[in-house]
Amino acid sequence: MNATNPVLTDLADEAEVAVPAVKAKPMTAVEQRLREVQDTFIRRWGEMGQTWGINRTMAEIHALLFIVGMPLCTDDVMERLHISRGNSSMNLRALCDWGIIKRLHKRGERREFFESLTDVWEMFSIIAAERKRREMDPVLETIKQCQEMLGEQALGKAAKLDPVQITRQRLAGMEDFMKVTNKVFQQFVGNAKSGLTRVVKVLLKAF
Amino acid sequence: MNATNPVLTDLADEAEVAVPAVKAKPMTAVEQRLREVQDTFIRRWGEMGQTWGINRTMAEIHALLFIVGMPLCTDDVMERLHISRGNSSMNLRALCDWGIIKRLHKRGERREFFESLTDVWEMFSIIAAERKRREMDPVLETIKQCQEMLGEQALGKAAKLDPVQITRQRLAGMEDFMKVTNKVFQQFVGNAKSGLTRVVKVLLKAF
DNA sequence: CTATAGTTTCAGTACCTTTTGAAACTTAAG
DNA sequence: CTTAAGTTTCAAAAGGTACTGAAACTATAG
Repeated sequence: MNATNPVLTDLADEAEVAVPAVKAKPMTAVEQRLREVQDTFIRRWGEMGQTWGINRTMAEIHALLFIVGMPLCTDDVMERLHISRGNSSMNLRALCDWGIIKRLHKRGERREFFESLTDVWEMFSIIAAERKRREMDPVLETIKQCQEMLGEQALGKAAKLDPVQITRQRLAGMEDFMKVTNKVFQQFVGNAKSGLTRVVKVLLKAF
Repeated sequence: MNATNPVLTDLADEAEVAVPAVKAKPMTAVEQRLREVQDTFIRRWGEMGQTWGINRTMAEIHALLFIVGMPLCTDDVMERLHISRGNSSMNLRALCDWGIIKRLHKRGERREFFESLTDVWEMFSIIAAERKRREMDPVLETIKQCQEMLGEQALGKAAKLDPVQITRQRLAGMEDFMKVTNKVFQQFVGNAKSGLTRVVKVLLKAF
């Protein structure tokens, strides 16, 4: 993977010829090593994001800010990830909207910096809350709606194999599940680290 | 949503003219109502699937089999969802591979039928296990790999603001989180309904 | 006010995923 | 063996999503 020329590894085009580094301050061996590590992490995080329905670049930007652990500006992100200004800007904004990165003004600096939340538990908590709201709640609502539509109209026939009965049962089963899942999600919200570790402790003890 | 002509609602092209129903046995009012309900559910489930990185059609097929609650054959699925044979076939296979629907041979029938698992908890359990394996495990492995790469080489300088130190801390934080999450997922596997409800009871009591 | 540094937006393009439809394949029965 | 019913595969096309680059915009300093 990092076979050929480890010097200019910067996450994008590995097959590229090692450009003579236009205005490069050289970078020590340790710095190179660190960069490789960070890039490995970023790449993997991007891949995972994708399979969970999060666009790869957004996940990568977040991974970058998280793993580097210091504020970066738009241009830093662009250069490091080889993406355009527009892309960078949009995704940084989206991440801010999610609340898992923060804008940061430096005294005497014109441009803005961005910083990831530090606490992984808190980040997860925020994401869980938001996805619950956006994705589980609507399903629950739809189920309720379906149950109403199936209400008392055809309830007379209680024959065990009646298709209506079956669908009723399925809806009920799903509702049951979603309600409980929702509750669990809710426990996470606002509890962040403390709450979560408590949850986890309880869980692990119970088994 | 179900404004105009509720008769031929079959989930696909709502703007289409109501074709005189080529070989239709007419369908009672109750049957129509049931179909509407099922379609509503299917549609929503498909949408949700998409935001979780599952292709919409696959989610819809699963929703169909689940909500109808009786075995359907490939052609049933094709007709009901207005999708091609190839598409239907591929996705049915994929769902079987996941293990959340089952193949079913009917005596004296040539073609195959498919049936959803009934127990929502069991389905979730299966999905959770598989996604853990496919998506969390690789991340954990990458983190370990990163930690090794960052091993003892540059460990000398323990200055609090050393970039290497920061990245080390971030990796550790993420590892911590992923390990625990993994554990929780593991509790679900093979425990299905009984295990899960137990988990949930424990959780809800603790808060 | 103008000049400058930086950010956001967006139409067009590139890329990737999904779907189709038809051909190849499989299986069961005669 | 042949025929028929059904299933799977896959190249090509459609459909979507994400990215770019440049123009429009905003804010700050002089």
